[in-house]
Amino acid sequence: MTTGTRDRILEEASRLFHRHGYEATGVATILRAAGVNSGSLYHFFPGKEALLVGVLERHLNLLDPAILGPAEEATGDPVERIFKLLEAYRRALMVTDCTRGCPVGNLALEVGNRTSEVQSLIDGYFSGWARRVHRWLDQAGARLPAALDRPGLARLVLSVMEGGVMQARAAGSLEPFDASVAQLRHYMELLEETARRERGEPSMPAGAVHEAGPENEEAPAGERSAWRAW
Amino acid sequence: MTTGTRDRILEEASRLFHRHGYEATGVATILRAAGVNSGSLYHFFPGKEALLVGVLERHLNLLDPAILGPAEEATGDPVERIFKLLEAYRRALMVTDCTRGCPVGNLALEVGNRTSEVQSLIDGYFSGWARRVHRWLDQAGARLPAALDRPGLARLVLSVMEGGVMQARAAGSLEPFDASVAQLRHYMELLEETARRERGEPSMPAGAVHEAGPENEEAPAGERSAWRAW
DNA sequence: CTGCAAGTAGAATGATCAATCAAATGGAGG
DNA sequence: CCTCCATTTGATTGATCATTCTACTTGCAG
Repeated sequence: MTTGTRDRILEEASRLFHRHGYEATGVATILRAAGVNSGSLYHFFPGKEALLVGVLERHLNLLDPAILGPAEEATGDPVERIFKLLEAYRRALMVTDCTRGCPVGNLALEVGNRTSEVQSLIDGYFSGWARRVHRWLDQAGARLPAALDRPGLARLVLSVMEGGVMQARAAGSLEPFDASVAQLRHYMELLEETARRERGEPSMPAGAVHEAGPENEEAPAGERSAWRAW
Repeated sequence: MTTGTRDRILEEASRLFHRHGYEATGVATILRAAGVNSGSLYHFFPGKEALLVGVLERHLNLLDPAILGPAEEATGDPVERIFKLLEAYRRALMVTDCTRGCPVGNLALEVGNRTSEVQSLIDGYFSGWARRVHRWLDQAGARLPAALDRPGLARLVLSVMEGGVMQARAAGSLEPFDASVAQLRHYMELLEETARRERGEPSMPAGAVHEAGPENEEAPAGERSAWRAW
């Protein structure tokens, strides 16, 4: 028993929901993929919707160790962590030729308000995501303006990610994603500039207005599982 | 024949896809809603997917007259038009208790890369949306920095809308949407401030850093159909 | 070795799915 | 009045849907 049956079912369900969506994925397909009979599945889950709940719980459990953690460890610069995080989503987008987006985002729009349990799991995911970004913004301290609405900015970062991914999928190109992120970067620079002025420091050289363009760094060698499965 | 059968089918399909999604909507449900028999539907559409294409074409046709046009007419200020547009989405969100988002955004994530025809229609919608916002940014002329990537900023605006709507649905609250928009507004103010500096004009009073908070204006009396159906 | 429960096997269930088709309808043109 | 064709009717198709059920296996506790 290397992997429990329940976990294997959840893993395959997660993969298939991500690829084809919840409604488009038949229970029979999940059974085939997991190499399991219906009796086993219904032994662990009362129905298909419980499977959805399980998948969302899995995403929630993986959020910190597989998504946010690596971005946090990638750099000590709290502001730069945000862009490390966005880079990871960019890489996932690239690896899949812009065919798949954020698995939770997909489910949010497809089955987001089916039941309150599903909705609150999705909300928990987004809130946890934004809360961590908020923490990073707090860690940036005086580099950012004192009066800045940091939870609000964290929500904007998430909007940029989800909105950028959606557009990239539609366009079949990373361009809209990169453009959105570049604008966010520009905004952050202006915020830092504003904070510098607040502190009475000399303002930066001059025009730091970005045109566009992704800054491709080397991909971190071994990223943890959540990204791999994409 | 007040309304053609084909149009009625498309209208109901559009409404149902928006409410329940594409896969979750059975053809039989559409038939019942439109008061039509299956033979009629299949007389006009070769299959369910053609219905999806028709629905997307309908959204594309409505984009300008029902979504972008009203925002453009609401104010002569090109920058303010952007926020009028976002306000309209906010209103739609509010009217539906944050249960429904952008119909095209929903379909983008659910069936976005099923066929290339579907994908290019969705891309056409997003591109048209962003192109119009880009035009507004051009109209803002020297109010914005010369080197600003205006198409990129337009993409950011769309990301803010779609990402904000997604989070609002998950949270069951307008807060994440409002927060994202408020940050965008702040960004735009910083851009205008930067442009003023470029022109050698005196900088504004001081701290214009927003905390949060939606600025509720009166709702335009009669908005055109696309919003109504939501 | 026994007994019991957890887990698995897999055929069978009825419901619902998208789609088909032959027959009926109705209006416009001749 | 007749013809013709677009449109509509609605029963019917077979496939697939999620789920259930009984029987079988397995591992472990006593």
